[in-house]
Amino acid sequence: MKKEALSSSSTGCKTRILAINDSMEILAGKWKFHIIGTLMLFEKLRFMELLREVDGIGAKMLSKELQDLEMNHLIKRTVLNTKPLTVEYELTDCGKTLGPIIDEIAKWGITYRSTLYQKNETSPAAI
Amino acid sequence: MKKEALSSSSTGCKTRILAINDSMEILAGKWKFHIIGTLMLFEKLRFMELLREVDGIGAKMLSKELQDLEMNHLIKRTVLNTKPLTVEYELTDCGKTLGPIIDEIAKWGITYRSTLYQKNETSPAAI
DNA sequence: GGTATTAGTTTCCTTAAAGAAACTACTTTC
DNA sequence: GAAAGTAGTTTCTTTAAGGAAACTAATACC
Repeated sequence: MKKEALSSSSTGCKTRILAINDSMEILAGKWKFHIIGTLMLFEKLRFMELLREVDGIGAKMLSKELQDLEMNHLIKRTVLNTKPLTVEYELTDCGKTLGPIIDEIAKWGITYRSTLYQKNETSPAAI
Repeated sequence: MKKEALSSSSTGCKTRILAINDSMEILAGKWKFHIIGTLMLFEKLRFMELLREVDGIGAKMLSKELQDLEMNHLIKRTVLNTKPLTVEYELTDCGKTLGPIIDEIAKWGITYRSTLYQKNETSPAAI
């Protein structure tokens, strides 16, 4: 019986794969890490500040991504009753728990680059 | 002078953001983490085994993702001269360095879920 | 010869992601 | 009253991602 030799391995592995799917569903898209990373740096930022700070993003995208992140309790949105009305965005405690992931990803990105440069001179993909 | 109070912060932060972009460009898409995670578990898998193991993926997607990963030196593709011709995929040393990222993401996914269940009973987004 | 397995590729199609520009609504400053 | 700044939303369009099914080509088995 060769069949079902592998397929849907031990229970812990399923949990692991589901956990990865959960994380990536929340963090998917071009801008999530960028926005979260920026908020880690500046602590509190207003909409227009984020729009200037997150390089290349448009108002629509920023608005949508912020809503996503707020829905998932990663950032907090506070409306201040200032004269022309400003809104402040900041990471929640839950959002701050993403620190290690972002650190790990940033670290990998840096070592990955330097590894490639060491191994071959010919640019291997999109360098 | 209120202007340029923030915008394009210290040099290290730019590097960090670029590194994150690098990583995510390579790891973007619905299936990358899934495939890599599976190859971490099984060490070596043939195309058809991956097709069965990676839940829900189609032949076209798998083929494309494997090519991407190979281009970026994260997996190695070996053609065996067996009777009906088989191909073996495995992680490279470089690919294996993704271990900590995947661990961190899986860990976060699990604690994120449990945090939500502790805080509120009402399902907050896609639970 | 007919069926099955291997590893894909090709074609066609749908949906989701992303961006540009214009627009709303309110307030302050000149 | 006109201009500019706040925080978005709306509309329209393009591009990318992803999937289903059929197909190639080689070989082996019965």
